[in-house]
Amino acid sequence: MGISRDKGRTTTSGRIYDTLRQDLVNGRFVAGEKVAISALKEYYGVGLSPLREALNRLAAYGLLEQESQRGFRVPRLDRRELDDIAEMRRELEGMALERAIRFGDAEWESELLAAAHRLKRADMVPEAVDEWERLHTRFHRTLVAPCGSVWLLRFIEQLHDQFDRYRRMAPEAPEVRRVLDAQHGELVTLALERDIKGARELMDDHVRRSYEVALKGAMSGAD
Amino acid sequence: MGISRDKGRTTTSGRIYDTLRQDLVNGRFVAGEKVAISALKEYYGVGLSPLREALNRLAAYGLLEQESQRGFRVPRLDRRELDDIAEMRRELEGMALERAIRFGDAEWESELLAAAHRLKRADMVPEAVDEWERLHTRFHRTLVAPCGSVWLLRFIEQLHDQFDRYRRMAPEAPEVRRVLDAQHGELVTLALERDIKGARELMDDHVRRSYEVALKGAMSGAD
DNA sequence: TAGCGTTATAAAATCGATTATTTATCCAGG
DNA sequence: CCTGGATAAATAATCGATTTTATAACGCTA
Repeated sequence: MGISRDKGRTTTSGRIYDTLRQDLVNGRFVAGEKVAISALKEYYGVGLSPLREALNRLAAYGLLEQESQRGFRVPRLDRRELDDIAEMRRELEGMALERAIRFGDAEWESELLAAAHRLKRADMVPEAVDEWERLHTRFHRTLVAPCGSVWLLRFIEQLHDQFDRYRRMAPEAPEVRRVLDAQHGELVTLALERDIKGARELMDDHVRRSYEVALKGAMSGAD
Repeated sequence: MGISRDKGRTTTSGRIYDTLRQDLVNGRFVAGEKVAISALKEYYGVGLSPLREALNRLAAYGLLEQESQRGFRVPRLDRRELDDIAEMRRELEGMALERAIRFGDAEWESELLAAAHRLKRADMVPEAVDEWERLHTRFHRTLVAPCGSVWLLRFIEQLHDQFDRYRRMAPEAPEVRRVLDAQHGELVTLALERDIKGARELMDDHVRRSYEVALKGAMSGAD
């Protein structure tokens, strides 16, 4: 292997897409605001065409809204939308986790342990938030990876991005954070024990608690 | 109301997006083939920029594949992918139907009856396939509309488009078609009776039979 | 003649400028 | 004053041309 670590990072359009996606999920844009295209153009130092192509993709993905002759807009944070996203996460990740536990092999077990360990290590370094986020995303992805459905995984990833928009807006909540972090380990334990029912219940609780945290991120926006 | 029947149809980019989406779902492109951008440009009589923006959106939506420096490609028809799509349809539409039956009000009942009636009428006119397809899509959309989750509806729509790519490739199957058409009416009956279990079972069977038909569309492509 | 580098061709991606549309500004009439 | 309509400024959308990258064609060497 080697070369094909692409995914769009070769082209300007692809690079700016990745960057913007990150920045949108991390709440670096004001929710509800219009996207000033020429400002972005300056800020990221890219041309108009690749930028617009990226914006179009992001709109189709759901991280931007597109209005006919008036450009793009960062979706506003809305409590009911967060409810929707969280509930869908419970449904779909529960489903995916059950299947992953059914189908996951020994290799999966190893990767899962590794991902959980990396995440736990990152828990202790509060300054490297971005790295923690990366590992957190990766852990959850690993957890459901062998569910056998690319569409299910796709939907879950999309919901994660949406959910994280809210969570990353929310203020720190160290006590809940500790519980959530502990649950990652417990999820691994239950997965390795192939305890479907237990794992689903815990995942349900995990999302529910995360929702409580994220909810405080929706408060800043309109309601 | 009146003016805002937009959705993108005002702009060239939006129009070509709608057109291409239709044409992709209806199998007017050879699965697995590369998209000849300049050919499309000629054929639809549009400029390069709006066309590329539309292609980018379609790729994000899943009706096209995008490879880094080599443009766009129509996804090939693959049996396992169809399996995935069909199974997801069963899961998600079952879920949505259950909620729709819970939350749907009297207005929904009326619209559902109307949609089913329109579809039944269209059954009898075999020449107007496109109109039938439109009404069929609309019927299924109406059925699950009041489920209360915009994300669930969004995923279902996406899966429908994917599924229809296969189904529209498949040869006619009049005997199965009759059963499927009858099931639309039965679904309405069960929905009005608020028979959640019965409706879900029937929906499951409906998708399963449609899958059997669509499967013959996947045969033409590679496997 | 089977590889392998080189050049020619085709296609994708991007740029810079133009056109169309919306939004803001200003002024006249009620 | 407030409202509505015309004009000006700003922004979105599109075009035509250029640059970059991939693919095909070719000829050379072993």
